[in-house]
Amino acid sequence: MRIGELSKSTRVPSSTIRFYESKGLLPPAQRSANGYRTYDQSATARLQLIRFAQSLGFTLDELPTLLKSDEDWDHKMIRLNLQQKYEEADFLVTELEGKKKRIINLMGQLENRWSQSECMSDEELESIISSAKL
Amino acid sequence: MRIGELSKSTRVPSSTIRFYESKGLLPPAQRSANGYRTYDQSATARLQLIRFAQSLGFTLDELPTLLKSDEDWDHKMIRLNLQQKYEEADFLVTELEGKKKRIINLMGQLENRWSQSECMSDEELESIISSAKL
DNA sequence: ATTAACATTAAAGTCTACTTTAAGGTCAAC
DNA sequence: GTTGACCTTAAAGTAGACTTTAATGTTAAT
Repeated sequence: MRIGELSKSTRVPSSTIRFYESKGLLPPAQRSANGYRTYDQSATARLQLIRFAQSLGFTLDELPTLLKSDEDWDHKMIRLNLQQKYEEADFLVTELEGKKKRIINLMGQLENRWSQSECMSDEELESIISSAKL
Repeated sequence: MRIGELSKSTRVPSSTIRFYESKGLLPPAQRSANGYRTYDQSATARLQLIRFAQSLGFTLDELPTLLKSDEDWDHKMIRLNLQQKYEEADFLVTELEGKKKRIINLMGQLENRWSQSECMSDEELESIISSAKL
């Protein structure tokens, strides 16, 4: 299959596939007589692997270490990486929950003030914001 | 106060303060005879406002609309923006919780396999990954 | 023979929020 | 008078993950 078909079946743009190859994330594709790249199912699998690793929070730069195709996978390495990614995700969730609380808090304060007057000066807003900061 | 002092008291780097000014997020500072920027407390307040809005998930480009200094704040606009930011944060949390689950799931699968052999082929890993995708 | 849909490349551009660099001016203290 | 800490500017660089552009080649169908 050529790059366009691989692109359609995986929903990864051709330009991205070429980009991954140039980064060494995909092995250099076989070429047909005219120079077109040709792929088989292993390319599909590899692309899915890349997208999956990305969805776990790995950066593209971390992948080559993780995806060395000439060696088997190292347990400790993977375990460590997954643990770290889990903790990163967990930290982000905590942060976002804080953000959600601050927004709710702020909205409450604002609705309170707005029930009284139509507009608000910068100073008023700033005092509300300070009080909403937790 | 000069830019260095404002920078220290707000913990916003001088370069960032100049950058905010260039973006129009901070009104152009008054200048003393030698050309140095001089600030009063309103600059501190404005910087805190910027940082707070950022912490709620607003991008710098969204701020000028939100922080128009020559008008009072528009209720509907703010309410809408806050609601949207809340929903964005909420969506992200859901996504991250999914990611966390996938990682836990994957780790379980891997530990299972590893209790049997030391290494793993690409195909083996890929089959585990497909099963861990939810 | 030409058009459309596909492919190729290297290089430059995009986005966000800054930071860094380079080349200099100002000022108080020693 | 020179050192050091501070300030100025415009312009370029950074990170991450791509996308876009430009200029060109291939193939099947009309």
